Amino acid sequence: MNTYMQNFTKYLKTKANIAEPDFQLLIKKVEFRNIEKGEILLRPGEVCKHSFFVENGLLRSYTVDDAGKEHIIQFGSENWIVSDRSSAFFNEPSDLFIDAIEDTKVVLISSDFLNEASEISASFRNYNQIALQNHIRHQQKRINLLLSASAERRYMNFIKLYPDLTLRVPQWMIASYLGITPESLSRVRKELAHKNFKPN
Amino acid sequence: MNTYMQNFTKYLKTKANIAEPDFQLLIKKVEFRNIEKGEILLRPGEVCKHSFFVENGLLRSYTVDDAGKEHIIQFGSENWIVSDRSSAFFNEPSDLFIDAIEDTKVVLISSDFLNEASEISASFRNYNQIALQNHIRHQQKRINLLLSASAERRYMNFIKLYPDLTLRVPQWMIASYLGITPESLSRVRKELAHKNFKPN
DNA sequence: CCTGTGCATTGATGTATGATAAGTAATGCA
DNA sequence: TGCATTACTTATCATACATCAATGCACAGG
Repeated sequence: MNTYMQNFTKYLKTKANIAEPDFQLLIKKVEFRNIEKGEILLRPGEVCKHSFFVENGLLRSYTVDDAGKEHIIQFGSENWIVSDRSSAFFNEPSDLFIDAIEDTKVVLISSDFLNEASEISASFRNYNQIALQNHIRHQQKRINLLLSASAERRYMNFIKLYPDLTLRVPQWMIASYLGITPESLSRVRKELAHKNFKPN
Repeated sequence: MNTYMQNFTKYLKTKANIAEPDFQLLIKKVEFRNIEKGEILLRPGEVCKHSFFVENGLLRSYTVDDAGKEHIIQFGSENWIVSDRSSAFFNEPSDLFIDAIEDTKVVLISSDFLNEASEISASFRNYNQIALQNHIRHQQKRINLLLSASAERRYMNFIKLYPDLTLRVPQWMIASYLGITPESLSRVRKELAHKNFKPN
């Protein structure tokens, strides 16, 4: 077993509650990889064969529209899984890019692994279920914000939700995540500074 | 068994592949109800105790923001399930309303029912999994549209996706779903008519 | 048959955010 | 150390969409 997979190990043992013998079985099914900043892990048109568990570093998934603009769907830092779930699950071509914002260590999780783990362990099944439900909840909040909140409120919400990312991610990517231009985000920040708004 | 539950029966037997003996067991666990147009089935602050399977008619779920504006999260017509999944699953207070756009016949699905069905039947578990994954895929598409597309393109996408709803749902609700005002939608439609755009 | 109520349309006007362009600051890399 | 690149800001103007107000229509209920 790779000593670099500490977080992933913890994830399996603690969160998904996998016992030692099963763990030994499952850990053989995953792969470890070092990803360089900027490296692309998935492109539109490809089927997403692996979910990426982030040991450390930072990934993102995003689309590129007809005008060539990027729209960030998700950031994933330590202990997050980045993937195109739909593509992986339904075995369809993805319309996402996934790439690395920082040098990143990832564990590659195949659907093979997921099936096996689900068969072996009821608690893994359960944990997976919770992860799906969390994903849905998260997406719903985001939809609601996009429908109802101004750029400023969306940004404030982002800061509150992801204080760590706010520091690590370049602003133009945050803007892309929020659905505004970098210039607008700059203005929003100026406004907030002026109003004496402090994160935390 | 209630003869009004044809669609629900079909859903269990055909889609979720529940065999007759299990079906007889499960069907006792659900309730049938007639909902009047305008009736509210869930309010913010309440925990969502039931998912609503629509036998016929039309439901919607929506939030109301600080300014009192409604933002429609989901429409549900025949054979759809309307629910606050997060609230139901995590047993948390919801922030959604659910109400009836038309007189509607629903089957009430409790988490009790879901647990039981999952225990009894592997194919139900499987079907439920697929439903979750579909939900995620659907939400992701919507997020991407909200991030990247103009009001006009979002409306065109809506028409293509839900030609039936386009006719049954008042325009101001479609506007709310799209994240624009009814006035804007009216203008978008005018534009499209002018450009000789025909649905289908 | 009138009349109230809700929905769609239209026009006038306002505003948040986009587009473009340029400047400044930070970062990497030779 | 310095130059090039990338990130962020600022300014200007443009535009999609919101807001407000008025009107027309349809249909439900007395």
